[in-house]
Amino acid sequence: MKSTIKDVAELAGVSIKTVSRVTNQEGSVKQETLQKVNDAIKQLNYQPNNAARNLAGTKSYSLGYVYDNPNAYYVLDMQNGILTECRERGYELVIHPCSSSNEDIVDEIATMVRRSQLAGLIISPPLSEMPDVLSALDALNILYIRIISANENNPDDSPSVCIHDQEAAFEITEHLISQGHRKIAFLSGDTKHRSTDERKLGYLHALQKHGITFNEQYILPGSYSFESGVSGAKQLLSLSDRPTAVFSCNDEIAAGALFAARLEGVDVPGQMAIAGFEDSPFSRQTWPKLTTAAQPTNIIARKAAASLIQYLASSRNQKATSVAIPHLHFRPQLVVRESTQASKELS
Amino acid sequence: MKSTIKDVAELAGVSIKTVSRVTNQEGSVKQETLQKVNDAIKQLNYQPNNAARNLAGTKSYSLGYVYDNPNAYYVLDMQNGILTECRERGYELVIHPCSSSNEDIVDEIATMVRRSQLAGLIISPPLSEMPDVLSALDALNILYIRIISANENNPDDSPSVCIHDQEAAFEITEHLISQGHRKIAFLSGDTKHRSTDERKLGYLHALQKHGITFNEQYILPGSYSFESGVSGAKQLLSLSDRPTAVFSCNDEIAAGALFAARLEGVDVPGQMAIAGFEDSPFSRQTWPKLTTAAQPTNIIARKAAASLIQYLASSRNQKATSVAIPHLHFRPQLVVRESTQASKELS
DNA sequence: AAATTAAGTGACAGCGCTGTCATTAATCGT
DNA sequence: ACGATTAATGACAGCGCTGTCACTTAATTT
Repeated sequence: MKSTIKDVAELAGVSIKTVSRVTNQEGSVKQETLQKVNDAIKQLNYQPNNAARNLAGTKSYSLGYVYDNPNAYYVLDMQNGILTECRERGYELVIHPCSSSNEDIVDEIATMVRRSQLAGLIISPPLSEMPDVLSALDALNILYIRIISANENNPDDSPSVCIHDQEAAFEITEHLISQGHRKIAFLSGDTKHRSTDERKLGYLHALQKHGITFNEQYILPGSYSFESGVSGAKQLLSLSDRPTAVFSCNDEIAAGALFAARLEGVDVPGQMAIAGFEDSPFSRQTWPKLTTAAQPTNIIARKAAASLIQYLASSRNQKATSVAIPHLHFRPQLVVRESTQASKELS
Repeated sequence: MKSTIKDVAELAGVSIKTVSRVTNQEGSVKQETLQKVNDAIKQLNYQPNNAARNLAGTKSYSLGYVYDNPNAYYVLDMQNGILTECRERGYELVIHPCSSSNEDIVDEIATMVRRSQLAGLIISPPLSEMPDVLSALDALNILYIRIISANENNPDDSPSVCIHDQEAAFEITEHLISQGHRKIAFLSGDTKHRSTDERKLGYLHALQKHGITFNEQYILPGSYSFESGVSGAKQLLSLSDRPTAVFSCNDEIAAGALFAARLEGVDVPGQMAIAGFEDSPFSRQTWPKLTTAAQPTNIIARKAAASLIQYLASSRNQKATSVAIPHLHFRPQLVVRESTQASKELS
C-alpha cells in the first residue's frame, strides 16, 4: 500500500541515501541512476513521508500562513495562492488564523512555529505591519515574508511583497477628478492597516496635483467593513455641502456606501460617484458595479510563497552567507465600472 | 530554546515514557507524578513535536479538510471552526482545496492522505456527496466525516453531519405563504449539491401543504452564484404572470435576484419578496436585508471536527471493535428580515 | 498471610527519513 | 601512466516520540 524510501531503494537497486538525493534534488547523482530511481518512484507511487523528513532533517518542509483579517475573499484568495505554490514544491502549509488584539499573539505564533517546526511564515496585514510581532519573530530566528503596503520606511531586512497602494489610490482619485469631480470624500479603512494611510496619501496627492484643497469634513475614519461604509456615507450625505464622489478604502466599504446612498434615495453615479478598492467579487455584485483597483491577491500570495521557498532554499545551500533578499512589488490596477461613470450603460 | 520530551522527563525525574503518557492522557499515571510532569512541561514551555508523534506512533495527529466550493464565506467559516477544534485538541489541519470536476480528484486526495499521514478527513459538499469519491476513500481505508444535506438515503456507514435543508426550506416557504404570497418562485442552486434538491423538496412540500399548485415556470435551474440569481430573476420578471415572492437557494442568488429587481425597477419586498438561505454576511449587506435561514457553519464545522476526533480516539482504544458512529444533525433557523416583510421599517 | 490482580512505571526498539563521513568510481593534470 | 582531485554512492547514527513488554509496587481477594 504505502511504500517507503526503502522499497524504492531496493527496487532501483541503490541505497536509501541515493533515493533521498533524488527526491531532494541534491545533485551528485548520475543520469542513469536518477532514471532508475525515478522509475521506481513512479512505479511504487512513492510519497516521501513529511513527518519523517521534518524530523530527521534540519530542514523543514512546512510553511505557516498567519492572518488576522475579517475579509473572507481576501484571506481565501491568499490562502489558495499559497497552497498552489506549496503543493507544487512539496511543502505543507499550516494555517493559523489569529487575532492581533490578543495580547498573547506573539507567544501563540511562537508556539505554533515550534510545534509544527515551520521553516518560514507568510504574514499578511495587519499582522505583517506590527513592529512587536516582527521583532518577536526575529528573536525567534524564524524566516518570514510579509505582504505589506509599500512605504518609504519599509525596512530592508526581511523579504517582503510590497503593494503600491498609494499609487493606485492616486490613480483612482485622478480618475474621479477626470470625471469632473472636485468634492471627493475619503472613507477610511482600519488604521491598523498601513494600506489605509497609503491610500489616503495617494488620494491627497491626487487632490494636490489638481489644485483641489481637501476638505476635512470629507475625510472620515472607519474600518474595512460594510457597516463602516454605511455609516460613513450617511454622515457624508448629512453634510450641507455634499461630496459628489467617494473614494472608499475597499470594496466592502464602497458597497456599504452604496447601500446608504440607496437608502437616502441618492443616485449613483448620477448624484454621487463611488469607488472601491480590491476588485473583490463584491465589486461586481453591487448595483451599479464598482470602480475599483484590482489587486491580484491570489498571484501575490503565490509569488510570496515562491519567494519565501526560494529564499529558504538558497539560505540553506550557502549557509550563513548573506543571501539576496527578495523584494516583490505589485501595483493594483484601476478598473473602471459603472459606479463612477454616469454615461456608461448598466448591463 | 526548544525543549524535548527528554528535558521534561529529566526535570520531572521520571522516564520519557511517563511524560508521553501525560501528554497523551493515557491514564495510568499517579496524581502526584502527573503534577510533577505538568509542572515541568509548563516550566520548560514544552511543545510535543508533531512530526515525531506522527512518525513514531500508529496514531496521527493530522486531519484534512477537503473542499471544492466557490463560496469564500462558507469555506472560511468552516475552516475556522475546524481549526478551533484542532488547535484545542492538539491536532494539525491540512487544507486541500480542489476541483470536483478534476478527474484525478481521487488520486489527488489519496496522495495527500498518504503524504501527510492523515488520521481523518472532513469533507464538505459537493465532494461529500459524490459516491465515487466516497467509495475511493473507503477503499483507502481512511476515516472521514461528511457534511451533507440530510436525506433519507443517507447511508449509515460513515459518520456525518446532516443539515436539514428540507425542513428549513419548508419553513422559509411557509413564511412566504404566511405573508400572503401564493405565486412563489424557486431559484435553484447547483444540482451537484444535494442541498439544492432538498431545499426544493421543502419548498414543494410547503406549497402542497397550503394547497398551492406549483407553477413549472416558477422553478428555475441555476447555480450558487450571484450571476445565477441575476439571470434567474430577470427571467421571472419577464413572465407575463410574475411571481410575488422568490425563494433563492442561497444568499448569493438572492443578492443577485435583488440586483436584477433593482435594475428592472421592481420594489423589494413591495412588489416582490426575496428570501435567501445561509445567513452569510451577504444577507445583511443588501438593501433590503435578506430573510434567510441561518446555518451556523462555524459551529457545524467545529462539531464535525470534534466528532471525528472523538471517533478516532475511541476507535483507537477499543481497537477493531465497532464504535458508535456519530451522527450530528443541524436544522437551519429561519431569520426574517426586510426583504420579505413589506411592513418592517428599513434601518 | 499467601496468592492473585491491578496500578504505575521504565527500558528499549524503531517509525522513515536526512546529515555526516567514509568509501569507491570517474576524471584530470603533467 | 600515476598520484591527485572530483563525482557518485553507501553505511550508519539519530531526529523526538510512541508501542510493546517487562517490571515494581500497591490494592484486592481468599
